[in-house]
Amino acid sequence: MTNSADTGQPLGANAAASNGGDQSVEAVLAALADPTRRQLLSALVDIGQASATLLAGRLPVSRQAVVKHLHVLETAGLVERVRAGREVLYFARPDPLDASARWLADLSATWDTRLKSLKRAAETTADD
Amino acid sequence: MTNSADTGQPLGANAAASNGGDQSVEAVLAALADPTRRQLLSALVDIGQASATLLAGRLPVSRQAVVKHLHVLETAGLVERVRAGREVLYFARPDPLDASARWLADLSATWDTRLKSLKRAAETTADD
DNA sequence: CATGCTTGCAACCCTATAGTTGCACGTTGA
DNA sequence: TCAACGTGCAACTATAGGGTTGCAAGCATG
Repeated sequence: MTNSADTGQPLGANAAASNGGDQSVEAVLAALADPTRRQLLSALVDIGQASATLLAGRLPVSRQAVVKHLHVLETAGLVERVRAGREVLYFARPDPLDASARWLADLSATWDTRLKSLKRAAETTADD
Repeated sequence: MTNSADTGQPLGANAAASNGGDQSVEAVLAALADPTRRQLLSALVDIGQASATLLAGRLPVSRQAVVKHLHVLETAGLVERVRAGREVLYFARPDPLDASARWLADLSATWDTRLKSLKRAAETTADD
């Protein structure tokens, strides 16, 4: 436990037991970090499923911008696409959100433990 | 980074009851989206408290880069700084992590409910 | 006091990415 | 078949952000 995340481990490689979810969580965080993408998701959850063209009508950006964002969201697993005739419909997937929430909670707990331990050690040293 | 979901509701404005945490969560998400920042936090949690100079020795980036990242993390409430003589020590704060985890979990639940409702409505309509 | 660390500020590069526009392709339906 | 609509691809702009280097200023200890 001397070092942690020196090379490139995303932090929590030793914390979250869900190794497979790490990279997914990273993608989710990055996806959710953008305001436009959050609006997009919000609109999608609101109306259930929609095409990029329709969504572009709800947001202050072009259809192409929407498509790009949807692609990012799809990579993060937050949306899924399905062809419907000549148009493509997108709908939201809440699962990665939940996974990320768990990951964060787990990480938070790990930090808490570690920091408390450090604090105790420091006080003991000072007391000694 | 300067604004916080001004135009559209940040997604979850109707979901998370913790209004005070919304903007904080956004900052946390943005902060955690960067790999270097995650390494930084990991190192900080590992060694308890450290100066930017020390941290720069552990990461493959310059001290100035570390300082910038620490500033972002400080804005997100994930680290705190304290002067100690001629140097500045930083230490991690797990609280915003926990808050963000709760926010995400809450949002996930809201989505789930909403999406299930939509699905049911769609099936009813199709059945009708 | 003078030297050595450490911080702080500023200017600067460079890549990633959010955004745009234009056009070609495929699908639908009259 | 042909017009209309939606998607997909490509080129392009611009800005934010991660990273660097250099130097001035502050504190500590010989």
